[in-house]
Amino acid sequence: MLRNEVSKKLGIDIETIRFYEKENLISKPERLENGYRSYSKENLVELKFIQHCRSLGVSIEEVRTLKDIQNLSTDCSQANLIIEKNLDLIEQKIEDLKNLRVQLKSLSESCFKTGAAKDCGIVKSLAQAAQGEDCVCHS
Amino acid sequence: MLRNEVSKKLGIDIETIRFYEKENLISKPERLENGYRSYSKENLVELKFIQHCRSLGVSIEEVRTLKDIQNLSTDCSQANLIIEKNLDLIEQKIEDLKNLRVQLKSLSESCFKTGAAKDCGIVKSLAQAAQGEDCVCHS
DNA sequence: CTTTGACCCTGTATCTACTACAGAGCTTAG
DNA sequence: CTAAGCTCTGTAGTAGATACAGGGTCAAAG
Repeated sequence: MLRNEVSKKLGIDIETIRFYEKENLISKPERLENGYRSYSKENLVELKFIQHCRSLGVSIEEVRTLKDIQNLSTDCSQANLIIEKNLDLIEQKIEDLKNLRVQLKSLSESCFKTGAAKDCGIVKSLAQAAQGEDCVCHS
Repeated sequence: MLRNEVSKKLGIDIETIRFYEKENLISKPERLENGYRSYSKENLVELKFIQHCRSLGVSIEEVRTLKDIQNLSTDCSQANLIIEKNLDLIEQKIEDLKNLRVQLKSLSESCFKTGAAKDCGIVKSLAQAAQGEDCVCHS
C-alpha cells in the first residue's frame, strides 16, 4: 500500500505517518523499485496502535514504552502506571477546566454589550486584575 | 525592580518575562547604567495582565488583541468574542476529556495485575485495537 | 586585592506532536 | 509531449515557554 492509500484508510495525515517513521515508532516500510514506500499489513497494525494510543492522550514516549512492554513480555506494571498516570492527569485537567469555565462565564456575563470598550465588564475586569484589584473571575 | 525581584513577586519565570518582552507584549523596561533592566510599575501591571489572561487560557495572540481593545477604546464586541470562543473551547475540551476518562478507566480496570504483560488487559486491549478488533476502551 | 557566588546580559537550542513547505523525480491519462 | 498528481528528501515553522552557553557585573568575604 502506498502512503496516500494508508493515509486515507486510517485517517492519519501523510506527513504524520512519515513523522512516526522518522521517530522509529513503526518498522521501516519496504521500498518498491522506484523508491516508493510500500506499507505492509504489519505497518498498518503499528500505525493503528499509535493512533489508538494517541486518541487516548498517551504521549509518543509512552507509546514507545507500551510497544516495548508488548514486545518484551515483561510484567505489566508499567503499562498500568502509564494508564493510571494519564487518568490522574485527565482528572486534574477536567478540574482545572471546570474552574476556568466558571471564571470565563462570570467574565462573559460581565459584558454589558453597550458597545463601548471602556464600559465593557470584560475589559474593565481584566484591567482591574492587572492592577491587583479583585476581578469578577478570580474573586 | 530587577528581573529576579519581579519574577519572585509575580511568580512568573525569569525567562518567561524575557519571552513576553521579546514578543512585544510589554513595553520595553528602562535600562540601568550597567545595562540591567529596571521594571517600572507599569511593566508590572502589563505582566500581571498577561499572567491573568494566560491563567484564563487566553492565547498570546488574544492577549495582544485584548490589549489593543483596551488602548483603542473601540467597541467591546471583540473582547466578548474572545471570551465566548474560549468558553466554547473549554466546554468542548471538558467533554472530550470526560470521554477519555471513561475509556482510560475501562482500560485501567482491565489490568488483572497478574504480573505478566501478555495477560494484562491493557496490553491485550491495545494490541487488539491495533488489529482492528473491538477494545475495552472504544467499544 | 582577589575571589566567590549570585545576579545580569545575549543568542540560540530544545521541548511536543505535528504541519507545511521547497525542489526534485516518477507515473499515468489525455 | 505535457500536465496533473503522486512520491521522494530535507528543512522550517507552530505555541509557549524552558534551558542552556558564554560572557559581564556586583557585593561581600577572606
